[in-house]
Amino acid sequence: MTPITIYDIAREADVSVSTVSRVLNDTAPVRASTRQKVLSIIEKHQFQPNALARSLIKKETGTIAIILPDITNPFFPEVFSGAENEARGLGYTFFLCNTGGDHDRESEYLSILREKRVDGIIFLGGRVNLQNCPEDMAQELNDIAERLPIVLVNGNLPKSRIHRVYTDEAAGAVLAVKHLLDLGHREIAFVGGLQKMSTTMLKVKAVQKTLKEHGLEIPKDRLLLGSFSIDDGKRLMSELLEQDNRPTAVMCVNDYTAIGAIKATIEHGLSIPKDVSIVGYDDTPLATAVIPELTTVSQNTYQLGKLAVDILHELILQKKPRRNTTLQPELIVRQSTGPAPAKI
Amino acid sequence: MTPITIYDIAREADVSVSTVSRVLNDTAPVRASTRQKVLSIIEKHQFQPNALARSLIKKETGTIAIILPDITNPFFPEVFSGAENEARGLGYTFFLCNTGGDHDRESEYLSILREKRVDGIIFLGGRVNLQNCPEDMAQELNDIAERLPIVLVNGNLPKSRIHRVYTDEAAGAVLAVKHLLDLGHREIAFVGGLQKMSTTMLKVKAVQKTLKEHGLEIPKDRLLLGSFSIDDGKRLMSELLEQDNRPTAVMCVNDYTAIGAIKATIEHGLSIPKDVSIVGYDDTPLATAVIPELTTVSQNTYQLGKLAVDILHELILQKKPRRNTTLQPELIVRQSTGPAPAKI
DNA sequence: GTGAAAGCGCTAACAA
DNA sequence: TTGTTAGCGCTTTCAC
Repeated sequence: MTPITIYDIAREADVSVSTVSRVLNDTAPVRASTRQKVLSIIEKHQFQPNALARSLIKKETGTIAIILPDITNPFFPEVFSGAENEARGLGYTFFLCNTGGDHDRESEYLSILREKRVDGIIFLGGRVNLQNCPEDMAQELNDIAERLPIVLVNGNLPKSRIHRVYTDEAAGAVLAVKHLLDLGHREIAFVGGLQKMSTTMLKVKAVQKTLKEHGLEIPKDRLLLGSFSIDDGKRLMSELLEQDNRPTAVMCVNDYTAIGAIKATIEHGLSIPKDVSIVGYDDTPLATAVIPELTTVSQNTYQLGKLAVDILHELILQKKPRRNTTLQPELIVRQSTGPAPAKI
Repeated sequence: MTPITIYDIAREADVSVSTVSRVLNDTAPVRASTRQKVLSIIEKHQFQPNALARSLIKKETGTIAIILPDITNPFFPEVFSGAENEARGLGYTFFLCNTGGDHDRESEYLSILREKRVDGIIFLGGRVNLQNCPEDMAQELNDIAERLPIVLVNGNLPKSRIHRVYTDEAAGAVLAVKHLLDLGHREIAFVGGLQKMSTTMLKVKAVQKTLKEHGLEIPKDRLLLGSFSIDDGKRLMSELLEQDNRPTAVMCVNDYTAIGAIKATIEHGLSIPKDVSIVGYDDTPLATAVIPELTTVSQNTYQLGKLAVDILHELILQKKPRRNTTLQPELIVRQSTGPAPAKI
């Protein structure tokens, strides 16, 4: 099929393989006429050097990988997009490893990626986002990080020295609550997110803390956790709205649940933001797709991916990039939040 | 860093490299005690065989690639998801190549993937979706397909023998128009999509043909093409609504533009579906995220990805899968379509 | 400026 | 059941 090698080229050009290699890699001077001859034969056969053989020697593959939980959740394509774009510019190709949040699958991929000798790994979500990552899973990652550059995006690992790029998720949550407080809201609920994920609890705690500073709190029946899906947002919001004393504002763990919350609210015949204000998180493209457009917290998702690659690249180059890179979140006020309704 | 090889293992276990290789690959019987010894040493050193060296010999990498235009467009993650899930089961890892619809980038990736010796390629969108794919671009793909398994998803290439998996997009459009006709609509418009893409024109033509069979047509000023974005859907729909004689139903090239159309409609103070019916295409997760929920055509996106991998896998195994695999689209009726309003 | 030859880490005959 | 050895296709000294 593709039996044509550098030897075939060499023979036909009547030079040695090293010469062919030299024109291929521009690694030493070659006489112009020789180079031309070689080049034309390469062209003629559409010869493509075997990257496997080259990588075997050079100990670099020009390949990096990203491990993430769910590419169909619009947050991740955005990160990927930023990462891929940067990586391509730096000469890398990307493995995309979708784990479905399954930790075994994470381990599987980790193992495969080591065998395939990727130059580095970007790890998102999953075990890295757990409130309490089990010792062995953390260990596995730490071990690998000893041998292979790894960058965690928006995650953390207990007592680990792995490099990280992340937004200050708590600060983003604070921004959102303050916005609601400024609008006069006092009855605030929190909706969505798995309790075991730090993405969820980081926000919950930040909200609680901020409210406390204002002499307020989230009562238990207004703290409704679940998953990150539209459906759960809808379901939980319904519960909230059916309570005797419904909140005037709801902070959601992400845009997906916020959209579910919007749907539930409207189905209950209420108006946004007149009756209820809703704020999301992530500023995915969905945020401007819904009516009313969603007030949400931007994490600079694209930038997150880009920076992760930059750090990874420096790591690969054996430079010493800073261990932590943080991005400031930003509140994007749109139409789903407004002044608190007058007291009933 | 990772200087440990099969030789180190062999030496320490006091066996030959071939024995180690045998226990690694289970390629020939090895005495149980020997196997145990080798295994324990492998374990001890966390040894991972170098897949590059192996691939170099076996001429297979266990890697496939997907080339697609835009992973942030929710249609593609869905395809990818179906593909990845199937591929993982078959032992493949996935390169994701995002081209932004840029044909040069497609070529670049094609070249890199050949060098990296991927086992096969799935190609989506871009040149494969052009109404008129330039000869040279088609040629490039055909050439590669001679040497490397390729499957096109929802695309086509003039006089090419490349394998394809696709939904009958025209049939889907017909389903949608008939639905509108059944609801009594006679004033139907088409919105969105690049004219140069076959995804667009396939639908346009199908709609025109169906209307013609009913003595109807889409007048020029009701055929507004553009891009595939939410913004363009919104912009074009606005144009439509500002015409003297606005249509009662709009068929959109995809869900993204349909959502834009919904936004424009509501901003114009009209009600959906009472005043205007809107239908999308693709049945992305967005379709149920908006209010009203979108009537749309499902392409079985996930299945599309899965099947593409199945066909690719057979090709890799040198089997002879059928050249064309089609999937029937399905109309999903939700809330954005309803009876045509009484004549004005 | 160019060639010969020794690997990179593994698999796969071929012997034993 | 196990070991020896010749590659896979390339890069890289080291000579010339």
